[in-house]
Amino acid sequence: MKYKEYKQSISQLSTQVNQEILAFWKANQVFEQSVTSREGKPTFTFYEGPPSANGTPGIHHVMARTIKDIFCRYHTLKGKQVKRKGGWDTHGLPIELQVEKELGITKEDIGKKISVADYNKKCRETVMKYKDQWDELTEKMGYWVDLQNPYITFENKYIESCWWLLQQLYNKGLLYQGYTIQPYSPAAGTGLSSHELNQPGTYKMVKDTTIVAQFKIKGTPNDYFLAWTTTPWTLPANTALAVGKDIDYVKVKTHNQYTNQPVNVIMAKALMGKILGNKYVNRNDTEEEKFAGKIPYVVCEEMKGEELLGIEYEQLIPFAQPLENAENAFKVIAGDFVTTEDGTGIVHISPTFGADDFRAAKQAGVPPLTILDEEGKEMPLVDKQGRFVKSVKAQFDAYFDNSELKNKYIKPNYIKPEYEEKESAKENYLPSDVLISIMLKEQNKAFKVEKYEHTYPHCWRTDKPVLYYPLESWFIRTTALKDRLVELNKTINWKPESTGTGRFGNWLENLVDWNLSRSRYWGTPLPIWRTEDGKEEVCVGSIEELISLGFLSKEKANEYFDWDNLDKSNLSNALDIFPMSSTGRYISLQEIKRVVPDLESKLDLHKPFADDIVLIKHGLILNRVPDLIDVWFDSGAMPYAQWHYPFENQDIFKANYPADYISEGVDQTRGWFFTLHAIAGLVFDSVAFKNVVSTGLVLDKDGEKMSKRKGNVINPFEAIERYGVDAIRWYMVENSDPWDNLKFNLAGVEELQRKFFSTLQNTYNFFAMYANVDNYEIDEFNVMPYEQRSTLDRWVISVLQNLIETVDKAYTDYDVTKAVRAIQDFVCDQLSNWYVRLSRKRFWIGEMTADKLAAYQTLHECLLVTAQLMSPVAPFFAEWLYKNMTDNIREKAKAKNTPLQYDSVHLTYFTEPNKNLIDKDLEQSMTLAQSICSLVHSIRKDKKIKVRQPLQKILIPILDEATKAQIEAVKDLIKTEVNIKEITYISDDSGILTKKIKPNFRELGKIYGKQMQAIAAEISKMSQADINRLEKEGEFIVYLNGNASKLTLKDVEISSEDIAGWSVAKDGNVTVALDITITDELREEGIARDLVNRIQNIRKDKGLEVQDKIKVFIQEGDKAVNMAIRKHAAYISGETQATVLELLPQVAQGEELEIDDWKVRLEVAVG
RNA sequence: GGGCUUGUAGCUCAGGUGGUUAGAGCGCUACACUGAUAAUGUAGAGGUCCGUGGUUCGAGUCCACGCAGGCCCA
Repeated sequence: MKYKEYKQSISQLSTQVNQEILAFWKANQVFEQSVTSREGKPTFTFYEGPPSANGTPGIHHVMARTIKDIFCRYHTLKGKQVKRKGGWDTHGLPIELQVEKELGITKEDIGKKISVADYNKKCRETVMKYKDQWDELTEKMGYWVDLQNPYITFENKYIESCWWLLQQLYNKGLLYQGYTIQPYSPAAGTGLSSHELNQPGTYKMVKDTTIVAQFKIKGTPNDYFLAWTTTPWTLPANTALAVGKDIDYVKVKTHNQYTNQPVNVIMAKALMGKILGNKYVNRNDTEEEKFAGKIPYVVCEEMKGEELLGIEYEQLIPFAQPLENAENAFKVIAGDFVTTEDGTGIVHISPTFGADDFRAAKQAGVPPLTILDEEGKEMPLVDKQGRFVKSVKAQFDAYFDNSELKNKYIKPNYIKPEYEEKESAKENYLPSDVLISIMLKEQNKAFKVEKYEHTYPHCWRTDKPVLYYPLESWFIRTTALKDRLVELNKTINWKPESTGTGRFGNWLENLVDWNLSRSRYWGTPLPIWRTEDGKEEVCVGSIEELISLGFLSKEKANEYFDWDNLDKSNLSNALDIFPMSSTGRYISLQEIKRVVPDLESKLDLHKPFADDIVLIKHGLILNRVPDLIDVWFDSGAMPYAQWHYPFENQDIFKANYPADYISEGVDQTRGWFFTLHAIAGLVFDSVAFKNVVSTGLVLDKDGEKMSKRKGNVINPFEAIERYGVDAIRWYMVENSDPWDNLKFNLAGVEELQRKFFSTLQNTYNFFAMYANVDNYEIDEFNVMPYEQRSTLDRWVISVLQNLIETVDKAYTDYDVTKAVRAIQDFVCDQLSNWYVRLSRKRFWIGEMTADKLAAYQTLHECLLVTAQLMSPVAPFFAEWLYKNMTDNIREKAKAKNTPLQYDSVHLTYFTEPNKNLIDKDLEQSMTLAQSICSLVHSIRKDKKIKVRQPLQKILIPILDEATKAQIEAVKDLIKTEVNIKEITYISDDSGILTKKIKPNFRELGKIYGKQMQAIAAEISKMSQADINRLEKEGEFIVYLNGNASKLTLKDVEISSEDIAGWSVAKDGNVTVALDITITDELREEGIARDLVNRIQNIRKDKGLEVQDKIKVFIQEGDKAVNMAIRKHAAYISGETQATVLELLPQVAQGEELEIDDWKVRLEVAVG
């Protein structure tokens, strides 16, 4: 058997194909070949966004990796060399958390219950926990990526490249130390990550003293801004007030409720009711302090927030002055975060204690309120223990004339246990918020003080409220090159475009400096060493540099290298040990290297080693800044670090930079996409990638996010096992564009399997079965010229060329959905349901003829091209199809160096469409044929005449000659398909056509515009005679409001509607009439065909093979039946491969058949 | 709260530059066909094109404002 036949179900086949092809790829190293065979060809560079192997892969990873895989395979087909280095993302918080969970510890325990070294060792082990599962998925889903030599972000070489990049940034002045306002726990003495803040139970209801403070406008007797705060202790640090530009504000004339002084206060109009409450009464006369027990007020002015901008006010609590730019402080600025939800619509800004505040102040050039500590370092008014600094404390003490400040800690919660007893024991203890309230009330600066219940984040460790506090942080000055980054982004092809212009573009437009610092343990250390005062600072850019500059204390040298016991005979003298009388003895890494030659490989650049190294400069000790860097920097550095650039592989790097293509989830826009872009732009003034597909989410079938809790997670391994990878991959890209969210429904996969893959299987089986019977084998050097092939062949070949073009373009444009839909439509509708169906007879009957040969060659070509076109998406099934179609001639092809010489479809070169074979006219003909057949079927069904009953003719009205010619070209196909004898055409002079006229709105609209309705009405009134005259003369006059308007043919659409006295069906502008008269002759023919059908069924029931011969004996019966058999004996025997067909008076054996209204007894014998 | 995105038949999706009767597949109902047969054909039922307003002779399509879902950011 030359072509293997596959009779199993499609699901069995899919599983089998997966296994066999995978084994084939492995045994023949097909992936490796697909890269090596393109050596020296242009490269198509793909960057793999590294997954983290500390979690298990999910179905969404199948989606993401399918998209990645498709375009790499496609460009391989196009002859490019596509290297794809795999990678692993190995640093970061999720890994730390997992380790902590496994060990049952918290961050607090690190350095106590477990050493940093052991902790990081554990992280290193955990990182690859599920690597096996990932590798298995990669292989099973047919994702081709180099897993043999992946980049791993925790390796020294990788870190070294990161350091080099950081040094580049540092040297350009783009890496600097600054501050960010972060959640900080004074009780624990540590910053909190947003993740820690998102722990359940962190947000608690608390009751705080809140103040609506009065900020006096400069140069006015008693005009005030009102601003509300839930953290009164931040008021001494106030340097600005923020308003919303578009918010409406009012100035209200009234009295202060605590001092009774007349005041004019400004607040948001929308919040006036809430602020004044029922203590106030609206009255024109506000001279009196009280009216009916309430305070009278009146609105005296209204304004927009915009008008308030820049107005200066007097400092509320002048206990300290800004260190710099004091002239820019104490004025009104704009804040996009200002709302009229609560408060006053005017927000008190203390840049040192609020993230929004910090940002808004910075934008407006407003300075923070800071002081210099004893060492001359700038710090906010509150220290890290949560206490006011001495100078502020002294001012409070002075105001309250009290030697021991009652509000030393800004929140009572922060009082350390050892003080608690002492301080709270005092009867007159009051929280600072209360003290400030008292002070402001007395000074006519508090409009309203009240308790307010709200949620506030608490430290999960100490259970005490967090403080938003400025912490030291290292930044990359991305803002310095913002415009360039924006410009570079415009050269990137984003799919979809909106992600690039919208989400990413806006992000770039509103860029802030990249905060690089992370206070963690497992990650790339920031390679900056500095003296305590920050005066000396070194950014290290390589391991070599580290060794040349670094020192280890003697203790550490012993710990890491067993220094005391090493053979140090090579060392010249003790000068190599740097003596520091006060701090101990340090040994330079250079010296250690002399004794430990493979030092580099023994280093671990992670903590704690990196922290244990000191640099010595001008006799000063430089310690490493303890921060780690954002893991996103790791992944953004992969174009360089994956090749250990610039320390190694400079040539490979240059040939593969920037990437032609990357793809990740749209949620990576501000993650990986950004970090790639930022590093490339800042360090190399380049883009990192030219094309990017951002993929959407994979949701469950109801559009819900998949989660373990909901139990709607789809296990990728099970799904693959059950449906095969190809159906899943195909489904994922066919169902919706990759960038839209996908509602993943296994029922849809199943449907696709039935619909598409099963059809393909059947089509192949059909080919294989007959090819084997006829001993057909493709011969690449002896194919029938296309012009000699049948209409049907030329048509399908033409359609195939269109398909190649469409698919090629779609893949080029990263529109994979378009590509697969086109392939699917071709296979199901054009190839299987039209070409094969109409060609069945050609394969079935008789000897090998030229026509039959053409049919084989045509079908072979279609299936082969289909295999190639679909191979990027369904790599297994495509391979299976390709091999089945070509394995039998491989040796010949290799010998002769033909396109089919490749063992795998994935090693072939993309078929070029042959435009000469595209015949648009023929395609239109076939479209007509398809629609005419469909219409005839529809009439037959309506009249209950089965297709097996031949009918005499159909009538097709023809309004132009071109259409007639097109139908003529396919008339035989139509006749066979719908079982009629002849087609006749009628033209409009036959007098039996009823025509319909319709305005061509598109044309008429241009001319008549508003008169459209009227003219449409006129056209609908036209009679048959009018239509005929328009057609004949090419114009027709209608009257609109008495004005003559000339209609021409292009202003209308004319179609034939009906044919008097016929059974008619109509679709678009095709109309068909069917002659439903059944003459005796036709009936006899119908009987013959019925008989053929029944005999075929009997053959099949008996399990006969296609080529088996039979003898048929029929018992005489109904006259018409007898006549039919006699007349059509040759036809019947031919169709059923009967060597004998006899009509006998009596047939004892056999069976009695009932067909319609007649019966027949017959026997079918083998032989 | 902001940016982006989606909303068309029970389900999954098509519907260049506005053109009057909005389509396909699946599912459902009925009928037919049968050497590809767990396939196929024909017909039917099924629509507030998310809503409101606007531009226009004409809006699923363009504009504005909303509503609902999703992602990211605050």
